Amino acid sequence: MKDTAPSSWTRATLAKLAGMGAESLRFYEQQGLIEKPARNEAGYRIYDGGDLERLQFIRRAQDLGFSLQDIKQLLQLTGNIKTPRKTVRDFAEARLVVIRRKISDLQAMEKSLSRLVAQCSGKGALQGCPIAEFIGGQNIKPQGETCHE
Amino acid sequence: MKDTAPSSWTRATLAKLAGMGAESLRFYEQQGLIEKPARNEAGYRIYDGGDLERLQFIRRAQDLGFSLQDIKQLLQLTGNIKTPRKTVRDFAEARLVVIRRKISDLQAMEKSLSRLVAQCSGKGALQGCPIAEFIGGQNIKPQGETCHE
DNA sequence: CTTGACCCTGCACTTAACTACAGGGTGTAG
DNA sequence: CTACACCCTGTAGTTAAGTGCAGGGTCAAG
Repeated sequence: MKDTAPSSWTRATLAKLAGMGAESLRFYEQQGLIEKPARNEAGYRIYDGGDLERLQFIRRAQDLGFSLQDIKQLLQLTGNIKTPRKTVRDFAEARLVVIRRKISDLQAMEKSLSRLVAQCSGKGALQGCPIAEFIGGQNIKPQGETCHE
Repeated sequence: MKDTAPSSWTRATLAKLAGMGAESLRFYEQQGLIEKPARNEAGYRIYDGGDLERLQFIRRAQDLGFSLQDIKQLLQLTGNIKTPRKTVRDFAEARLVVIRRKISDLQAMEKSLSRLVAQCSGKGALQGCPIAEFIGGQNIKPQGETCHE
């Protein structure tokens, strides 16, 4: 691999690499999520590999349900060497609580859904459909030939 | 316990039970997420236990990152006895893919964060801060006395 | 028989996170 | 040297998911 790769891009290029629209970069800059980038003589924004990684992190964290405000805070804390250790730890701990709850909620949902898939792909009687139960079991009484087809 | 409980509530009461604002019920009704409820003589909406469970499901699913559109679809599919089995299974399988990816992403984040918490609460050298690594490892080189405090 | 806490409808406003102009400059391929 | 794709700024519009308000009815307590 050429480690002499310039990895110096302009807005649309970086946006494509990060899988987002070019305008989003300007928006994230306004919101303080990414540093104001260097400019060339013409005033064009010039980005580098660090910016790409930061954007990819933002994408991932967002998919996990964190708001841009959360992400901004996280980036600020960990980006600043001077952040006191306790601050980072407290923030991380609070996040952990949220993350663990999400994981267990998602696992419960995964379990229910995969059970449904297993039963649906078999040819058995399929009453007491697990997804319906998960949703609340309301008004779907096991009555012989029921539950979808 | 009295199983003779009426479990017939009006808007604000149900909203409180479900942990949301009273106006949200009207909004969900407009959006077709809950059935149009019965009305009493005065025209007041009257809800029951099934509505409560449905709302609680909506809340949970939302916390897991599903949009109201997703949730509506899910509720419609599983609420309708005539939905063909394949439709439900396909939907469930597509959701499973998304859910499993979210779980593994969250687990990765959980691992990094809990490692940080563990290291931060110890008194060790703490270079190579795991949260910073997770974020992208950019520009935080291990340099002796670094990383917060 | 009034007061306060609810309910009704319709509609306007809010917040987050983009997304799309309008009205200009830049840079490179032909 | 002229298209054409791309960049700039500022600002307006959009979508999702509510939230609030005006202008009016209902009903139980005092």
